[in-house]
Amino acid sequence: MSGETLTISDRIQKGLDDLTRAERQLAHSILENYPASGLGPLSALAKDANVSGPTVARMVQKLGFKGYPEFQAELREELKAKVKNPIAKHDTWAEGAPSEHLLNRFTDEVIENIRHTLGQIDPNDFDAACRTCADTNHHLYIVGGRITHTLAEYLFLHMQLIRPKITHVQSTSNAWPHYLLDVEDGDVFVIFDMRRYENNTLKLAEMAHAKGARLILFTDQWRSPVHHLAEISFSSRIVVPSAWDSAVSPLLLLETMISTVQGLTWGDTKDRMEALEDMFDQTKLFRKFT
Amino acid sequence: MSGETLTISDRIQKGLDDLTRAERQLAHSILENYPASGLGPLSALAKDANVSGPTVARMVQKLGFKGYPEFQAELREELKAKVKNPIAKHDTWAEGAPSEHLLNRFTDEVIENIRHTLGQIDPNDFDAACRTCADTNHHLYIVGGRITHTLAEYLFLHMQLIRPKITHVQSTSNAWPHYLLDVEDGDVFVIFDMRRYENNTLKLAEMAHAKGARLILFTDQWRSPVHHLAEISFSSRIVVPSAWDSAVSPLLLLETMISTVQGLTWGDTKDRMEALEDMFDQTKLFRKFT
DNA sequence: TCTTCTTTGTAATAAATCTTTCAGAATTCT
DNA sequence: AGAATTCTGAAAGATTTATTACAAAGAAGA
Repeated sequence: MSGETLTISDRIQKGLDDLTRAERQLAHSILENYPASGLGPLSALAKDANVSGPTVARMVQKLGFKGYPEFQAELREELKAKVKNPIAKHDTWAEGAPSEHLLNRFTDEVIENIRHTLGQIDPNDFDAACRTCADTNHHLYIVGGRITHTLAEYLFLHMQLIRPKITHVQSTSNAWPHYLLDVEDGDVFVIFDMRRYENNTLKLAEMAHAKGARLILFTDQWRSPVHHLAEISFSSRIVVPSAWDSAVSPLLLLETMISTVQGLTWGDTKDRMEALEDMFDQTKLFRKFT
Repeated sequence: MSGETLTISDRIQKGLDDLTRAERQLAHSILENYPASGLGPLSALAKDANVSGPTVARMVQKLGFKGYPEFQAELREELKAKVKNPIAKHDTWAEGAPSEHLLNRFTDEVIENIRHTLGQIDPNDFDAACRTCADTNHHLYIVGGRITHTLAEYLFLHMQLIRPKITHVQSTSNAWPHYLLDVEDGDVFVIFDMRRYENNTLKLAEMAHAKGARLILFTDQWRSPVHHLAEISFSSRIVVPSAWDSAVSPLLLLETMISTVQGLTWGDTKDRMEALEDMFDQTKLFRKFT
């Protein structure tokens, strides 16, 4: 990044703080589909960002251009230059870092993980698991291990907003046997177990299974021993250039599941509905500042 | 790859023989700097190709467009699609599920999030942040909010293995002011704050900053107000087809950071990990590997 | 709470861009 | 070589696009 000219994208990001609300909205809209959106007519860009035309005109002047056409001209110059340059450079994720930089290597690997993980998933299993998690006739237990309890906690936090009858069990705590007392036939356990698989988790799974609970397992590509007991298992690829494993692919599955379950239970519990509406409103408020 | 539309470039090349002299001149000019030259005003393109305006107008009509603006619109659409990283382009992630299935839509969006997030990262900032987190001369505090505390916890769990002098502060708890008592000049705070930004987190950040602490912030694309105080900020794109936001991109950054920090401190980490393995063996928490 | 300053959008104005018409040039065909 | 056809560009007209002026809304400060 030495003697290189700053791209418009860079300049916008740099000055993001000095912008007003409408201008920031616009800035994000430009960056969203950069540079395509800036190459269209001013009015289209304005509409896309939900701001008025003059706001666009003022913004490009703030960026140091005489007018919108001049701004577009530079965008086109940038584009020309980028297309001409050797491909390798913008084939990286973090532009400005060499492809050997860990940011790029790590991300490459994570994307591969996601591709493999999704490629191995049976959509029917997935849908079935979501329906099971959405079923409020039975209690839902969520179990994580030493590291995976963060994933479990993440699922729990969201499920808490979506449905009742839900418990977060920490297999690392020695209090977990108490939770099992109340388990009934048909109850559901979502269990996280990645290498190195934990004895406590396996024991817990066995006992839950013995009591007639149905098990949904999130594990890694080598599969926790729990998977013999599980009704449905999801294996994620988790290997990255690191001394530890990646939680990205399982998290992706998890978030998709949360979204699906919330879609399924839509309209159920009224209290939660209202809470959700409230959250939506707040989300919209945020949108305003986008 | 079935119903894919031909690009304008393809169409021009295909029909190159049926064109007249002036049109062929023009065609070559368009392909010369594709697609940049086609995105400028008609007159500029005409001048560039040494043909008249009407020739351009007729040519785009010959290509099947109603007019030059429509031609440009399609060029921009092409550009939009092209900018998306080829690796990210994937018809369906979960084979066996239609592309409208949430598994595929969600993953598409997450990949886009990753692309945007990485695209906006300054590798120098990233490296600097990693060095700061690896520096054991100062205490490292990790702060998360209501939802983000899972990310904070994840970082904490790994950092714990990598380095000493580390504390996980929960801004949601009302005990956090106690932690601030011991903060010294030069201590480091890694703070997680995504929308909706939490007042507690901001207050905590302000107080830490006032005591001379250095702040590293993980936030979303709209940036928590904390970023005014932060030495280094990382903004992740977090929007997915869901009522909630995605934690995938920030997690990816986090894991990359963990890996980098552990690389920086390898000698120490090794000892710590061995000691830890010993302790785990004694508690028989994990199963033995086969 | 009222004032002041900034920000933002509407509407009018100015400017440019695109399209069409038409006549001359080039090409083709007989 | 001459006529018919096709191609091309200048100029005028039509349309779209960008800019400016101004007033209302909103934020900040007293």
